[in-house]
Amino acid sequence: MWLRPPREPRQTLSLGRIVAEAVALLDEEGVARLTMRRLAERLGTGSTTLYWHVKTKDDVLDLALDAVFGEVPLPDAGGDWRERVREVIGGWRAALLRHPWSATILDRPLMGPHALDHTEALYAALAAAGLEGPRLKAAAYSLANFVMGSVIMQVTAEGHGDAAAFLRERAARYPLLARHGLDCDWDAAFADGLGFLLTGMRDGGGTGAPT
Amino acid sequence: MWLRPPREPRQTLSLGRIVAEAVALLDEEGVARLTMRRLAERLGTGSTTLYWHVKTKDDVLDLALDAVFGEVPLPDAGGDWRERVREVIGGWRAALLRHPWSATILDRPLMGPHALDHTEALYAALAAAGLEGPRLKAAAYSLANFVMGSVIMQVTAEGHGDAAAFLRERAARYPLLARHGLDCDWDAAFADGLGFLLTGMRDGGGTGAPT
DNA sequence: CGATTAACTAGACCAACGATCCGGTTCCAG
DNA sequence: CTGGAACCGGATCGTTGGTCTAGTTAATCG
Repeated sequence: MWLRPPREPRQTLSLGRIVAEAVALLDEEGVARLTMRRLAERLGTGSTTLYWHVKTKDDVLDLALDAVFGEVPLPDAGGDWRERVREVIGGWRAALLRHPWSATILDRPLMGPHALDHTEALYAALAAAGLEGPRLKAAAYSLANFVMGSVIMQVTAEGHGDAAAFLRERAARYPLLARHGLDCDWDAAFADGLGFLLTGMRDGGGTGAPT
Repeated sequence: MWLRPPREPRQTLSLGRIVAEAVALLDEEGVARLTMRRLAERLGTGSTTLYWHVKTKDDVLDLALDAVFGEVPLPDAGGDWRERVREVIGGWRAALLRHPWSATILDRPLMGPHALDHTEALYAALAAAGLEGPRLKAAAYSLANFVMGSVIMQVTAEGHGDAAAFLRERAARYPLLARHGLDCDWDAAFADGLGFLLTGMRDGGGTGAPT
């Protein structure tokens, strides 16, 4: 009785605290080391407790991924539509690259509120440019897929750094790959690719091309 | 002695058999159900035996993924460069979609012999169009990333089929998304996006634009 | 005020996993 | 004949995601 600690303040473990700590843990140690036990330990509680707030571990990952999307600011309307698209897509890329683990868990539906908000913003920016119908859909589709693929490939390449040497050794068999696959300026390549898409959807065939 | 089975023929477990069986198992049951034990069982052996041929489970996945790339035929030279690029990229997409599990393990270096062969072929097709230097690199970069992102997004969407209904319920908050996110003609959207990229790298600024 | 209920916490436990240890067997080169 | 490399598997280790059961706190309602 008298040895009892002087009334611990209630932890008030909340979904928000769990997600924030999960993101921190993922940032520091990567996706492979995120376990319910370790996460609970960092939160000063037991692993079982987490399952009151969350149904499975996948829920934690879903929430963490959406939290990453929540970091990127929504673009303000107005201005050149191309600039707005660059803003949205570039914001996604920056946020995902800031948390490299997120690129490795992109194989799940992006249905969190933040992800949906930003996807809607992308559609809005494209619709403001005059796109509509299947052409609008194709534009959003290709932009979103391009940025996802870019982030995954960059994170993968940077995470396994010996790829350059590996390619150099096989320059005889893969000459073009060895010449251009190294010395990566990721940002420039990304900007160029985005430029291809934007001018392509301006000049491409079909109806409803933006100005 | 007398109870001994009449001389089982040597299993001759080889890397090829392991990879083939792994692909079959992945096709039938998905990536989550690929375990070394189950794979060994299907091969009529013990799980330990696999570790003689393979260092870790990741090796199996690496090999299986490269086997998928091995399915797509290399394009023959000649003809319109745009058609050849469509052939390469479309081949990747078809093979990856034929094995949906492959899209979820794309977050690893694509350094298998088949993957490298096809990447080199992509560079060759673009170089034949007159591209070179950073512009060639940006073209290959954007095409590869576009197709990877497309496959991942499509597989993800098709694997969790209730997304459409989910969006319909939230049509008030995400009007554009609800209107265009459903009724997906994936092939058409992909072809359109690929068209954007191809015309973009023809008409885009800079030097060395192909004809 | 007392009782019920929802929110919250934890220890013990389960089946399954990747991986390893150790011991055994087959086969071929020297 | 022999030694070593290739090949095989039972038992086992430590860890994981998840559940069962049981306990405690805080707010609500009659």
